[in-house]
Amino acid sequence: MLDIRRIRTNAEEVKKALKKRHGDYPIDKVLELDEKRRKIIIEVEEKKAKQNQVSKEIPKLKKEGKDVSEVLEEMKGLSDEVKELDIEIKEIDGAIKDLLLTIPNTPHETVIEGLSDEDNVEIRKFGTPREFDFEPKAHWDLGTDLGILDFERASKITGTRFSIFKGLGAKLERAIVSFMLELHTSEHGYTEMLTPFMVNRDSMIGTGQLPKFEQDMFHLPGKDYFLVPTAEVPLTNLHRDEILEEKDLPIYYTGYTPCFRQEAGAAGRDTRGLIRNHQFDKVELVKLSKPEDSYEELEKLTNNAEEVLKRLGIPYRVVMLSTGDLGFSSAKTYDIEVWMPSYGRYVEISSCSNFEDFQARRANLRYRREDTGKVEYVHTLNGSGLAVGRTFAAIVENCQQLDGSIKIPEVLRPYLNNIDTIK
RNA sequence: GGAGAGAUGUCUGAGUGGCUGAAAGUGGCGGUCUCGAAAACCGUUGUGCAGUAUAUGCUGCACCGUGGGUUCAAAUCCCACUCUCUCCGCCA
Repeated sequence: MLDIRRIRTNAEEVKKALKKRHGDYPIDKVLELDEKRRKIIIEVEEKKAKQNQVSKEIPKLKKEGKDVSEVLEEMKGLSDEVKELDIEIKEIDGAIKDLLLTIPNTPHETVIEGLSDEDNVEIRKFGTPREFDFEPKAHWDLGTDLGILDFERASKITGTRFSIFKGLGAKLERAIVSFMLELHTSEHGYTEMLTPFMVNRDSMIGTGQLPKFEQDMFHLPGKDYFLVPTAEVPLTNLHRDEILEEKDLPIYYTGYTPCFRQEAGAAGRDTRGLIRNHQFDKVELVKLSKPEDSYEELEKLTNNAEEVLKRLGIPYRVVMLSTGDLGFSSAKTYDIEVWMPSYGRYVEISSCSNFEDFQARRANLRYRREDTGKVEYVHTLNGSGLAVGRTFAAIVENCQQLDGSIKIPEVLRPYLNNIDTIK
């Protein structure tokens, strides 16, 4: 959610920034309602002040034995007027909030304007895609042949876009999770959190999944809970409605959760394998930072996520999303894309974003500055560190050998009883 | 799932219609004392919105779980909801 005061005082700047997103957003409507709202507030507060003043006099008059029925009559009228105006303000407040919730974040000035993911800009590359001296197989074939993945039975017991990890496959998935968490907690300074996998509606609004993207979520109607689409939701909402101390910042959290997504708009895309499932594992990185540090923190967070692939020795590249591909809540995003032989291209495996105060305003997530004592919104950031299923797929495909076996990256072997190959 | 109790400021905890934005204690900050510290004592200490001034200021309004209601007036009365705790039942 954008700052209404920023829109009020810098409407042109906001419009200009949003124009880079090529959408049509109701800034003028917000301004109109805001002006109306403030007019009514001035009026109603005058009436309330009078109400308070007279109400204070009433007990005194009564004590003096005076007749107050005339005053009460008058106050009754005033009270009714106040009530009507309060209702009007509430309606306008609701309307403004509804509009603000549909307006995306303004892109950071360094973000390139574009129409789609084709306009994303490659920032850096690690490794080079392996030249196979045999025909490489896709991970769904390799995994099925090795007996470490079972898509048919997953489809039987649940449905399409689910997968079963079996034997060493399950163990490899678990090893990847452990390796990532260990790296981020022991070397990158993150605190590990194991959170609920369901969250309430307020949390989903806090991080921006709702109200716009409800059709992408799995919902439990009885309790009005949602299955987490990413650990970003529970982790960022941990300090919702809190005022943190400046000395506590920055806060780094990491956590593993399964992630649940409807993939409503993705019919027919990535139907095979682990790339796009309704349930997948992910290790997430979340930061709460002071505003002036958030862009430096974004670079560090992206590096932290990249480090996973570096140590696994799998080629990847980092791209900066153009305004055409930038998420609703994000001001700036780097995607990390891993080389996927079956696709013959780089595939997104992490998305690292700085939301500035956009989520913090929704989630009412603030901190107190030490020197001035002022309360302001923190900046929130997050990134996958990494998507575990896609990492599994990338390992299987990039580390496959002629005989269909998988050579396990060395850093994972301690988590797999030190075996070096899955065959 | 059944029965009961509760939700107040950093925390503990008073407060059953007007003088309560809220006692007291505690914590935080500033000061006195001290070579320094502790103790003691004094002062100060919430958030949001609007207006005004723009220097960290002033004025008004709102906020005592959330939402509604009664009333000239509600932390205080009424209704609904949420959450927490205790007991019983069920259960990994």
